[in-house]
Amino acid sequence: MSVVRLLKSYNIRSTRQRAEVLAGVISFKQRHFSSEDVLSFLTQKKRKVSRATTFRTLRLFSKKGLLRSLDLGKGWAIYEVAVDSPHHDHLYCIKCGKIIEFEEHQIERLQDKACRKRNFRSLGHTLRIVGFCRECQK
Amino acid sequence: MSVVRLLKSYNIRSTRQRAEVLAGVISFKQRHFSSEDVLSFLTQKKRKVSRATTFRTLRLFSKKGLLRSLDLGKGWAIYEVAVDSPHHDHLYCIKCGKIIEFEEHQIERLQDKACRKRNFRSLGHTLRIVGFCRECQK
DNA sequence: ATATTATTTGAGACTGAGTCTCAAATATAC
DNA sequence: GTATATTTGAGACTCAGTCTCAAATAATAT
Repeated sequence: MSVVRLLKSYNIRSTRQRAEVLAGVISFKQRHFSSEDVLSFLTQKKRKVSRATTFRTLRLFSKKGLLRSLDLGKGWAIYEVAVDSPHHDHLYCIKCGKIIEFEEHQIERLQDKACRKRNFRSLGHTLRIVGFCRECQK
Repeated sequence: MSVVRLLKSYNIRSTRQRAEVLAGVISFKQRHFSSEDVLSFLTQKKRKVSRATTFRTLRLFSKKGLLRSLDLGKGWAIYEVAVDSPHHDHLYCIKCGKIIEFEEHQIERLQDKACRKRNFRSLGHTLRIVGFCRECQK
């Protein structure tokens, strides 16, 4: 699907800048990226999108469900493409920076249970485990 | 236990400033507080501790295990006193800001299992569920 | 005690991710 | 094509947090 149509299907007005940002993040080799990553990628590729618009657009995409905004405790947002990727949690290696995605159905169920028990209406959750990946323990 | 002795027992050199910060956070009515909260509390109480030292000290206490640094996705650190309080996770109400602590032993166990399965050595984790508390759903 | 050595502190400049402003540019509706 | 609504960009600004480095304080040795 073209980026323009993808934007439309997510109810986002299509503009040159938004198409550039979307094409950029889709073509990214890295699955996880910061706003600065996207900005410098676009700048390097001579795709002119301003700083304000890049940040704004990533936030918008995140709100509309095209991207997912993660909080890996770095002090700034990390994004991942949400299209065709179900919810999952993250292992974050503090040595090499690797991010390992994982899904544990049972954990999700227990979280729902914990919320119900306390009359809490969950809108979403973040589960991040930090430590050393297989390679960085050697 | 006096704050000076508490510091010593955590292997932290005692200074006037550190004692002020510790006494401050212990006497706090709020269980969860930001660095700015502590700074303005001390300033208001005429306990002179500089901005740099306040931030440094909270970071130090957190590293030494006196405090625990939470990441509630606010973009800055939130602390809680760790002494006499076992690890737990948090429900965060985005409407009223209330923080509800909870413990689910089983979730912890499943997390350990998920790490073992992937040869990941965990140093800690953050589980934060955001949504609406009982009162804020009305 | 006193001198020596090591650590901590404070004022204020600095950092860096992210936001705001507002006039100009662009997109959509009519 | 014109009117209306939205988006964009340059660059100033915000704000939590860090850095610097000389002065102050604490621990250690004598």
